[in-house]
Amino acid sequence: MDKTDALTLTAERLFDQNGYTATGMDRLTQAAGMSSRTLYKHAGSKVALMGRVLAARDRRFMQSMDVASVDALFSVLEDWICKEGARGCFFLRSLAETGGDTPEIAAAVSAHKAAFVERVHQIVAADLGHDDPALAEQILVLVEGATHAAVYRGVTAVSAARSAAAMLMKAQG
Amino acid sequence: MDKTDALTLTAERLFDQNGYTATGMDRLTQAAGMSSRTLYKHAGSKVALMGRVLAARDRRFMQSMDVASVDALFSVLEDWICKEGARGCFFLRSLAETGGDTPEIAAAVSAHKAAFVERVHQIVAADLGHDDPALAEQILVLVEGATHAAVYRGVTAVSAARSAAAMLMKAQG
DNA sequence: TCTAATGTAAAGCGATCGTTTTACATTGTG
DNA sequence: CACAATGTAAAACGATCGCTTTACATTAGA
Repeated sequence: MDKTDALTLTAERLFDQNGYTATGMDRLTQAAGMSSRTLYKHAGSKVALMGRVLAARDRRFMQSMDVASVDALFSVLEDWICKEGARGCFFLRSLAETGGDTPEIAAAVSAHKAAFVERVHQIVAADLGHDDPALAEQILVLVEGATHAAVYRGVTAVSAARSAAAMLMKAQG
Repeated sequence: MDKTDALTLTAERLFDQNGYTATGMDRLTQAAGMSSRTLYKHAGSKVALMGRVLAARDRRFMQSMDVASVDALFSVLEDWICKEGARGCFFLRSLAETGGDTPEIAAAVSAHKAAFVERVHQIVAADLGHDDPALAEQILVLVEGATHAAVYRGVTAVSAARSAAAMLMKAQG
């Protein structure tokens, strides 16, 4: 694997688990197994590295969300949480931590959420056979809610969201 | 008002808007309009101050959530977001920022969420006339989802959650 | 008016931040 | 063997962190 990509993966893990601000560059050099000089050659700066981390996570997340039904959406979400742990949305956390004052982070979060909203609308439309923006927004809220309730309720939050989504899809559409 | 309480309120505003870690004590002294010596007399330490901030917010939030119907719950949430802004749950953000490694913060968040879960179950039970734990978990997910989707969708996320909750309450129970 | 308390302003504490630099070891290539 | 290139280890940069201390002003009660 490319060294820069490996660094990005390591940085994602540390930023995700310990927070962006709380993760120092010395800890990154140690975890990445390279000197700070080499690290900065690949990373550029901390915020530039964070930008690459967010872009990589967006790609990976969106790829895993390439499904055609609402039920599959929650199935994928459950898998994701079981594998990655439940700490809430990494993008929203990163945005909140920096108070929205870091342009690179704010832009990456905004782009990711816009793509995510669009994806949820597509999935709902594919599942129903026709558009339903209002229903799609409800599903969006359920996905976001499952993600964050799972922090303190575990994967059962995803089950609750999934069954609620099934009822809403059945009742409407 | 008591000086310590005023300091707690100021700290809550800064921690909430800019993040706990990103908010320095010098910024707090400036915003609180007192010298750092006096501030530390009232605050003790940064983490102790944060503990008091979380406790105060829990009290205020729980008091505002003293309602007897699911619809009123979302009405209160909408008011809260309009007044306070949408930055996601302050407790979950504080926990994530510190990676769960700060005992005072982790304990305060855990206590708040336990009380909140209990409250949602009570509201659903009062609304239905009988307990329904599964339905209450769905409503919990919708509240959490509205809180976090509102960060990038605005108050319309609360409307979507409210209508979804109404459908679920009608269909089940 | 003397005194003790309580405040402010500001310097300073050691530690850590993100980042750069210096000095040296290890490479693959001609 | 010579030679760039690329890496490491570690010191050092100025800035800022949470927190304490010093020196001085203000005030209220005896």
